[in-house]
Amino acid sequence: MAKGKETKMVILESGLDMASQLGLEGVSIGALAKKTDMSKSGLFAHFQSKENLQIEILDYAARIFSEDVIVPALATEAGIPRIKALVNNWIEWSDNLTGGCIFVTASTDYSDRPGKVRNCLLGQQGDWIACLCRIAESAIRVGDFREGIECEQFAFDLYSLLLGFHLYDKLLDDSETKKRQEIALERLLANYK
Amino acid sequence: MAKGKETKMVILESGLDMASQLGLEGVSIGALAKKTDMSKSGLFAHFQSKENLQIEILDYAARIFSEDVIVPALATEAGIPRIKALVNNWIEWSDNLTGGCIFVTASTDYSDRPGKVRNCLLGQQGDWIACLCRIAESAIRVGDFREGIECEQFAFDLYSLLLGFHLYDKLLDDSETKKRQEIALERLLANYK
DNA sequence: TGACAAAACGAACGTTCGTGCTATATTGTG
DNA sequence: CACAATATAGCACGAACGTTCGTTTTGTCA
Repeated sequence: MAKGKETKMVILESGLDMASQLGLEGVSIGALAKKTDMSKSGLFAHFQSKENLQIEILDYAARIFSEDVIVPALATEAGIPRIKALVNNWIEWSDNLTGGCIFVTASTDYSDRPGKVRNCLLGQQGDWIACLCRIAESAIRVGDFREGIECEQFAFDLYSLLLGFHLYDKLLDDSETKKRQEIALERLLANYK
Repeated sequence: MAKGKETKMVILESGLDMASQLGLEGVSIGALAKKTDMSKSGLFAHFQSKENLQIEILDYAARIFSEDVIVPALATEAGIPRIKALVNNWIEWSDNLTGGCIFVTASTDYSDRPGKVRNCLLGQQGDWIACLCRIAESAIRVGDFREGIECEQFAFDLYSLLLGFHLYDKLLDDSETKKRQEIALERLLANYK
């Protein structure tokens, strides 16, 4: 009973790490089995198909993302402090994954690869953007943002900033990246104030 | 003599399209051979290794990118008009590729995959960012940007914006994406004015 | 402890992967 | 037209892919 779920967790944890490095498509059942000291067939039995494995990895990632990034941010005072907390949590999350944020990786990988995996990802990204919007709304409510701003636009702006940071940080290893991000965020917040 | 180069061009063109959809790692020699009506071995002989094929695809992409995006932009009046031309050229370039800008795709794919391909990509991304910096400098020179701005910061800001557009456009198919991008660009330019 | 289900295994399936080797077309040059 | 150079095809290889199968080990509960 409990044993099955436990093993599955170990697999997903390992699979998430592998997916962040190699992409969801790069996660092979054989390699993942080796990494978790299991047989291919034993591992496979937990998922019935590779596609299911990929989706379960995404769902697992979303659970952790919610726990580590979103929930703590929502526990912070609404407005600019909450936004800054969200950004810092996101950066920490992306730093903790070997190959960077799996949603960013998967989003580019599946931009033109139809199927269940892409659909799953699409829903998740929609949720994420909606979350950014809600945080902007709460910033209006507490007076940190002026009335009448477009929350959807803010979500676009902030997500763009995170994507820029992600690329610079992971690929270019530019030591000034953190500073760049902070400057950009300050200016972004000022524009909505 | 000429025949070889010609065939190679056909392969690279097809390979670039395939890479934009499936990623550079997803380009398989068998599939590419089928797509170009060649035998695996016949195609393979042009490159000697898959890694070389990947690098040649990247170089080919860089050539087209330079011709279609950078050169026409540099032919435009320096300052804000040049920046807008660059952005529009970039968007057109990314639209013309089935799976989006190959450099964006590859940058996330190879964020944690050491090797010659990654090194090649690294150089290209460095060149691209340097190009953005130079365009910012010329904007200062003609007075569209104020003196004392950080060109590197502008490059970061602008590239982030393009990355945001890319994700929204390719994955979310948000019909308002173009508008979002234009608003963000106007505000970005205003901040450096 | 014995019965039964859940979990993991090892072997094999057919396919595709990247990469060689060898032979045959096709091409450009004197 | 002949010859050399190049270009492409055919075939085979070992390995890895996702998946299925039957069997064995492990865990749970009466």
